[in-house]
Amino acid sequence: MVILPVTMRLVIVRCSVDYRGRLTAHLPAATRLIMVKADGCVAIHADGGAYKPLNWMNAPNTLVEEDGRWLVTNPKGEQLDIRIDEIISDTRYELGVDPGLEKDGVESHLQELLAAKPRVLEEGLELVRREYPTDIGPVDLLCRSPDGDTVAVEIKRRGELDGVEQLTRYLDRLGNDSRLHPLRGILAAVVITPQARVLAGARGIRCVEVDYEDLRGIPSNNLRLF
Amino acid sequence: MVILPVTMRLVIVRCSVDYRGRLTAHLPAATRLIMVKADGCVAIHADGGAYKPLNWMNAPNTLVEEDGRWLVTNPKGEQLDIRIDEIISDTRYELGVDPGLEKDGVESHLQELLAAKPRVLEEGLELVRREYPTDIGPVDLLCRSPDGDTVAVEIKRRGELDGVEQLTRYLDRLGNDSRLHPLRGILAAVVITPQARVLAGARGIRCVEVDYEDLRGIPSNNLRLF
DNA sequence: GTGTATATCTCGGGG
DNA sequence: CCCCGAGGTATACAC
Repeated sequence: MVILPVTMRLVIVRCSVDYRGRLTAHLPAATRLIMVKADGCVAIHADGGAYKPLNWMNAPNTLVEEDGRWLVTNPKGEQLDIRIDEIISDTRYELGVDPGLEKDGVESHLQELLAAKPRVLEEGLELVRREYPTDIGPVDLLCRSPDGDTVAVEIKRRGELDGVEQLTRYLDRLGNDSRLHPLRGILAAVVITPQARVLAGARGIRCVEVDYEDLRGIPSNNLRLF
Repeated sequence: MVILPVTMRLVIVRCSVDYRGRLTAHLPAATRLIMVKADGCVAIHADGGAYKPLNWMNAPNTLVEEDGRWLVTNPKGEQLDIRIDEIISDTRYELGVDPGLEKDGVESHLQELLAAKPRVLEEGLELVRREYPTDIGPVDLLCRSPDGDTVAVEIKRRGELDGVEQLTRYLDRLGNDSRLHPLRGILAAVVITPQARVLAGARGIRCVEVDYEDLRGIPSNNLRLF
């Protein structure tokens, strides 16, 4: 029998599980929670280990329920094979569509704020383009200095080694375009680790720590009258 | 009243939620599942969106339940503020301790197998050391070729750009030690993306795709009599 | 504890 | 569809 979920289903069950897909994994028999959401995703939870389930299959899935066995298969051929020893509870709830999470304080906001006020990073800096495209991905901000330098800005909440690597790759690509010379880079972040500072220094990349709360308070260039 | 969870608690509830911590986030009122595990972690699930909850707080937490409001606080001062409009269901289950997940096929297994059979990567290659230390982290395998080359091997399940970057950093560090010259690198992975191949090629790094199933079947050098 | 790398990462955006 | 980058990443492990 094929299950067509239209509700959130919560099953407390003694089960053992095998996953065969990107890796293989086995769960010995124990009592667990199986959560089946309306979109068909399946998660098998123990009573601990943060929010991550022991085993799972994301939607879209085909769920086949037979006597004492659930077989969950996705289009890539990955499988979750659940053998059920005993069902302790099996309930369904109609939750409806969720209005979703509203976030504030992530990197995209930092980018918006710095795009509006690049002078925070350096005196006289002006924005050329946000998400300036290269063939290996977009540069967060491309700016120009009063001296005519092109300045590539990589923005992070936390400036670490991989942020320096990322900016280095972009500078390498941008350097192929002579119209952008002279070219340099700035790593802008709320906090920057000492390791990232060292690597950036060795590559001629300037590090600027920015204060998110201050930034939200500073009026933008184009809204100022004086 | 302070909650001391010793069971998995599943609450179906109409609620709105605010998180204040590394960012701020708000959930408008809707019907959701709140899962409180025995370790005190809290997850708020909608009926979709894979296994990741809309909002969560990992253990350890303090849970304070008052009239129509749950306040979850962690030692760092982050807070989850849940306002409860209506409780639809509130159940607890004793799951016991889980025996845990047994995995096969993750990167560490690949490393074990390649450490035992480095010749799979290249004719005559011999292992010098696994997890060879540098001051920026350990190289997966350090090997020596019949010609006397030192070969640094970075192992991934999926070989992508950051794997090439990682190996490049190591080669840079290892290059400072003249005893390791001549020095070169191999990126070994079950699959390697074209982008990674291009970047690796530009840096003189060889790419080798390995078959995990085959690898498990091949007898190791040191167990062979002939 | 900090630093580094992995993950069945998940998730979203752009080509 | 894949590629790429962000994440309240979480998690394990070494120093």
